[in-house]
Amino acid sequence: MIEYSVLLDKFQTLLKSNSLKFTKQRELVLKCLYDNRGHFTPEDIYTLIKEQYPNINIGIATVYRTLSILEESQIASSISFGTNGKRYELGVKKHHDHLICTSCGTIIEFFDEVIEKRQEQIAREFDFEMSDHTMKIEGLCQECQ
Amino acid sequence: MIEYSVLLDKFQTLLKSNSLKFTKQRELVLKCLYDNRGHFTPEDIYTLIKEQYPNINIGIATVYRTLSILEESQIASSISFGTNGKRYELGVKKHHDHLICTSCGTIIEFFDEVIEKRQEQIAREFDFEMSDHTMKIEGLCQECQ
DNA sequence: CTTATTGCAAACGTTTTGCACGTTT
DNA sequence: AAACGTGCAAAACGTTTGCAATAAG
Repeated sequence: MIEYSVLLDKFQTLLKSNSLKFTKQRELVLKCLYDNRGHFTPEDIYTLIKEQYPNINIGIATVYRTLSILEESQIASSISFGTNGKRYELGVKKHHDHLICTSCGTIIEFFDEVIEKRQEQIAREFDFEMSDHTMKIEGLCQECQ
Repeated sequence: MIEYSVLLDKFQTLLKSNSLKFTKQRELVLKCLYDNRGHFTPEDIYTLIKEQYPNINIGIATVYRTLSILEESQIASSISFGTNGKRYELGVKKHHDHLICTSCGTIIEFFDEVIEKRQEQIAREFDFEMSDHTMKIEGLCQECQ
């Protein structure tokens, strides 16, 4: 598991090299994603920050703006859930896909070499320059069956 | 390619068995999906119907409501595009996945046995009762590269 | 002191809902 | 006649934007 200081450093360097400023709000979005591992909506993150740092001020717009930066910089990544918005997670891990329980909402991550390889091959076959790929398997988890 | 009459029959039977009523509007949504093969937003379908059947009245709410029924009944399926809504297509074809060009929006469908099999296997490994699975490969199509 | 960032509220685009009226069964 | 479906307009939802005030470099 990557250390927070390393991650923070990466973020700061990135901001600097894009003439962006390092602010308390931006740091807290990152920290929040780091401390509370999981898949969060922007709203979740906003609420978590409000709870965990009641004395700092932050608006939901800032959360959205920061998450966009983090995603563009490949520090975080998002998955979308139909019409119910996106969920973000720290994307410093190896690429992976998701199993999503349609009953309880649990998200299980997995990585499968076979699928990864096959995706690359398919993109090649169609002469596609792949920039991203996502796979979701929906169903009922063990507990909800 | 499935014949329209067969499809319509399926839809009617389905409606009946759920105590739902067969209306002109519901039929037109189905017909529109059938006649204009592709991946459409509810708005697209609404506009197409307005154009192709200027003398019938339909509201966008009805299109949404009908598409939900069609999706629940597995007659149609949807893919979502981040914050820009969903697109629907007739789902009477064999399951397939999508290549999506992030520049021009072109959608290419593909079916891959290797991936299908592997998905089932992964679901089994995690003791997941799979109900649906989707894969999207995003990137640049040949023309947009 | 310059430039970027902030929170807020308003705007946005998509989707859903309440309701009085119409249509199907 | 009963039950369900309709269009409409309003509401809801997640997300983005304009802006004047504020903070970072």
